Amino acid sequence: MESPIEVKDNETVESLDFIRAAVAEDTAADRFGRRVQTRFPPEPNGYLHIGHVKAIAIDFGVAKDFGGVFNLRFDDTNPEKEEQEYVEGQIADLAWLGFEPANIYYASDYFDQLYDWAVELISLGKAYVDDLTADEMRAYRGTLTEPGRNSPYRDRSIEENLDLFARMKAGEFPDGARVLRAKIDMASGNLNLRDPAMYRIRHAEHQRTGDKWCIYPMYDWAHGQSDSIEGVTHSLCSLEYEDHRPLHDWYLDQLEVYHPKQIEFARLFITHTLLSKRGLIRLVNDGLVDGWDDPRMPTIVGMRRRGVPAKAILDFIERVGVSKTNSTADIALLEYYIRQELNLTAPRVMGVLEPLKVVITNYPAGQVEWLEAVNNPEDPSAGTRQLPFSRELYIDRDDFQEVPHKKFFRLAPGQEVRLRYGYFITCTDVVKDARGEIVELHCTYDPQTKGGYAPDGRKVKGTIHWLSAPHALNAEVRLYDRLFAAEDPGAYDDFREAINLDSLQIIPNAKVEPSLADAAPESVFQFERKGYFCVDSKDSRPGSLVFNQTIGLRDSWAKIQGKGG
RNA sequence: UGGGGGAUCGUCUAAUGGCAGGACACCGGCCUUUGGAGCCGUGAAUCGGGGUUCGAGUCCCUGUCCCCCAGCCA
Repeated sequence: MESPIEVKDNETVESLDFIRAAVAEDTAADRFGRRVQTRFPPEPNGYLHIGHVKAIAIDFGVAKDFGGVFNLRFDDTNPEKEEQEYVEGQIADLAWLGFEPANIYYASDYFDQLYDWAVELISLGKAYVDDLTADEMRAYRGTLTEPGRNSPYRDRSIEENLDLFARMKAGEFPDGARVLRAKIDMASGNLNLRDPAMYRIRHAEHQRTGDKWCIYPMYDWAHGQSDSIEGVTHSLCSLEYEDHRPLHDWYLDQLEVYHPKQIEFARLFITHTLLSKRGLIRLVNDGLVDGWDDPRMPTIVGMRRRGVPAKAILDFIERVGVSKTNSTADIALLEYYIRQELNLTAPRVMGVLEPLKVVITNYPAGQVEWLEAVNNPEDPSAGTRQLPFSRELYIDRDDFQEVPHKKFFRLAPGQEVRLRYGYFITCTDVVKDARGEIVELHCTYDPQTKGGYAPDGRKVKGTIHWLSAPHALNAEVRLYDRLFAAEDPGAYDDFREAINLDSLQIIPNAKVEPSLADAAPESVFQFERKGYFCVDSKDSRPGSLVFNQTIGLRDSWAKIQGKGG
């Protein structure tokens, strides 16, 4: 067995996070036969989000670093909330992220074993059938500071409990009529130990077991034993389960079965982002977004549709690290990794969001030249392509100022700029309509500056992107901003108040270069000087392209403007 | 005196009794056929109070603050 330090080493020896340190120690002490096995245990009641990626990366990463096994297990114990669609969606999300589980397991496959174990606990006098209603049970449970009281049904005979439990399974009782409870300690300071429910009656069809069962195990009763059955060595989970560890331990000890070690870590939180499953479900159900894969959603499917590379997500997660401190990562850190990855990989392309017509008055009508453009300055192997140039062009409206700001280096009356990979042009006339709106610019070009180089060595401060008007393709561009204006939407009683009303802006008549005609869905391009844009996987068609803005380029001009200087 | 957990630059983290380091963000500069990218640089932290020690973010005592738990959800 290699030590993880050796596995990781590149330049310097990295320190181990507290989980890996614990696993390393267990391995060194031969506590699990030098075996390491982890699992990611989601409930299939929604789509995975970036918060889950942290858990997956830890589970997967620990197994990988120690030469162990990583599995996916669905904790599918609540048929009322779970759907096959989510099972398949989560499997696909894992695959897209590049985490391949050795096995895919289901807690529902253990229902028979779990039932037998429940019978065993009853036989041991450690579990009983309770007839209290949910409300009564709550009242008997006590409060955080006061102990609870024993249920009047707590001392039923083993025989009666066995009989009742069998009849629960047989379907003799309606939903919620009775529950099987563990007999632990109603006075425990840990509420999870005040006779927790093990089984509830639900005459509901399960997506995998159909109508075989009408009693379903609770999470705590199923989870630890599932890990035990599978031979998980380290049950990694988030902080809120620390209080549940004593209960998991108790079940395993009563049953005298293999006992994994549970270690808890802090969940991921991100500024301006909602990462609670309940909240995301509400966004979807209330129609506040377009669905689970709305590009503004922090779901894997949403980010994927937005054009966020899996690698950027993974790099971000790695940088955030592993600890037990509740913390909130700045969304700017995620954005940094998105830009970093896309800068390296995204082909450059010309795209004009707000077209302004430019007529090159000294360029021959009807003439077309094809100019060479670099596909990716960060990657020479990406090669070059040809761009058409003609008398009529489009530039972006905000690349022209009639009365230029003193630090505005782009087009202005009498001011010369470079058209990227094209020519130097100078604005000679501004054409306006009756309302005074600028509708067209007249410019002259310098034939000596083809490709963007001046033979006389003269400099222009600005370089702008452009498109040949007759060759440009129409496209819809969807500009996205963060879904929540508030830094911590979770802090609001109603997160609607935290929502950013301008998180989506649709530009129906953007223009892009002709090479994009056959752009593949999900491919991401950099529109030069603008940002990164992804071909929408749902709505884009060869004849009517739709691009989702993944993220804008860093904009230092905006800073200059912001300072008023 | 319910139980459990946590406090290091603005943010996320490193340090395992020995110079508090990195990344993001911010600010400044260089460079530039993307006002992109890149490069260089500045500022910025050990929750408070005691103690142990040659030496404490780290060990001890004490206080403060924050998070989680009262589903027949996971």
